[in-house]
Amino acid sequence: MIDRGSVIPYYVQLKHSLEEDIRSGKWKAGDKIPGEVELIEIFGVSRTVVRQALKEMVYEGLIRREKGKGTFVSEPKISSQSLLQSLDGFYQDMAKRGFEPITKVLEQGIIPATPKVAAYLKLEPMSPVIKIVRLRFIDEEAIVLVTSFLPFELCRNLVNVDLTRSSLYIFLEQECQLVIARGRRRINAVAATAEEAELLVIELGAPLLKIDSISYLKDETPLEYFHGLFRGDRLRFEAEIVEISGQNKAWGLASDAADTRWP
Amino acid sequence: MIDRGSVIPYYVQLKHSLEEDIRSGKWKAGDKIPGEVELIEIFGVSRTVVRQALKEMVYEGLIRREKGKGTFVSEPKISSQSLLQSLDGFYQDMAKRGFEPITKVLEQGIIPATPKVAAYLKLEPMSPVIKIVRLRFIDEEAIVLVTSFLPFELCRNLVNVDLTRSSLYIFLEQECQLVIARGRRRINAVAATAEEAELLVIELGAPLLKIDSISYLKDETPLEYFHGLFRGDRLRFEAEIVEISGQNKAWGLASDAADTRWP
DNA sequence: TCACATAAGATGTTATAACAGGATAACATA
DNA sequence: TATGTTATCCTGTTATAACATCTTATGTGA
Repeated sequence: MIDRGSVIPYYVQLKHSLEEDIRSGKWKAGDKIPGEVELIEIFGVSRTVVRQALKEMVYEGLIRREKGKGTFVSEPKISSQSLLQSLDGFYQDMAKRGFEPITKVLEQGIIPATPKVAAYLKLEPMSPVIKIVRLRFIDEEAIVLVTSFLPFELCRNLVNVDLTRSSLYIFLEQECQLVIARGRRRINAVAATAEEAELLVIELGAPLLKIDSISYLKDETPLEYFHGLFRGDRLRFEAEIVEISGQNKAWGLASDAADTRWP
Repeated sequence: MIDRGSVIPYYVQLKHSLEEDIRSGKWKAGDKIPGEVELIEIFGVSRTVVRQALKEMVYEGLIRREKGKGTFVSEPKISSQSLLQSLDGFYQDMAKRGFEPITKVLEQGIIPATPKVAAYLKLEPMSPVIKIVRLRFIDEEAIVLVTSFLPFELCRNLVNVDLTRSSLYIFLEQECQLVIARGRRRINAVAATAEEAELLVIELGAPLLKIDSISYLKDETPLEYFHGLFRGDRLRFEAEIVEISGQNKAWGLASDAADTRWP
């Protein structure tokens, strides 16, 4: 089961194997999985490897361990895997479920940074930034209006990319080697302005979820600031909160149409 | 520095010590902290202990490690520590900042569970549940309307507790030994109904953040379902998202009044 | 001077070992 | 029968050791 010639660490391989067993339904929520010693014998690895794999799975909320009792499969969590780029992840989710996600680029160009944008991106005011305004649809219904700002110097060729079909984050990662390491989001409820209402085809003053976001590279360089306006009646945010050494984690975006059962 | 007679594991003690150094400002964001070998010498513990302490701090987002380079203090995160019980944590935060949080209990009693509530709490319909409706104020301004449901059998004496000044979660923990292990939240934007608008002293149709939440005990027993309606113009949710082995984490509630600088 | 090689220092991966301590069921005793 | 003890299984904690691999700085040779 463990490929000893692979460059992938044993504990990662073991983790994948166990995750697969859970995903496949071999072990269901609440089931007890084999103990450490048993896993050592099955996979022929040391306890260090087994424990590292299990520890990561605990952090990911996949399993729960109890001293003296054993290791158990946790209740299934929110569907989407990596929700870091909630927007894109969400659209890819929608695509998988058969809904057609369409993006309409309303504006794309270089502008001098406003004081607010400059502060968020840690730039000098008036520095060149790329502004992108996108209106996104699901099943021909306008769902969200997103305005993004990125430092021009970090990705000069972004100005000319067609974002109608391709993902901004995939482009940044594959063409510019820019990988988001962390981000910060704010969620407000606001009433739609006339302009917003027209674009989203809703009534003036209808409730919208307003998301402000800043994303950073590994070395803390701000890569993107955006604010998105989501139809409150069509989209919601979901969060799975797990107490792990005093911290919480995981959140994501979902639509009201899909998956009405909850939790 | 390490108390070898203590029941507290070495790695936890080491973690606390390092956390204190960061909190005290000895090491600031971006600073490089001593390497593993150095920490081994300073604290007189093995590398296992050092690495376990550092690993947990990485998971908590306090530090960031780079192979071949070193270990660095991360940018400060969202203020509140444990945001599991976002509501209470938020009110305690407010209290610390000098705002006076007031709670008005509008309803508190036992009712038969509706089908929806029963499903969320994994009970039979019509099972007795405790319903609590609270209106919460900050600086004499109504901010949020919360409706909670808890299984009557889990905390029979909750019916008669005065929640005007004390926290629901503190009561559950201290009086009933009920500790929340994980939870799930949903955030929507909705328009205020006439009744809601009157209670929160806002206009009919004003945008509200609607939070649905289910909290579970360690053994997956549902403890509480609640839905809260927050004034969208006064409150917001914040999230710190960190990529850690494919997962994200941390979110919390904050007010618009306090802390206008962002991030 | 430039380019490549090397060394040093840092974290990442893996293995082995032993003991501590919670949980549970089988067993023995009153 | 009831109770207490023990054995056993399980995860939690700690230590030691060796090698891998990435980063940076230093140094050497062309």
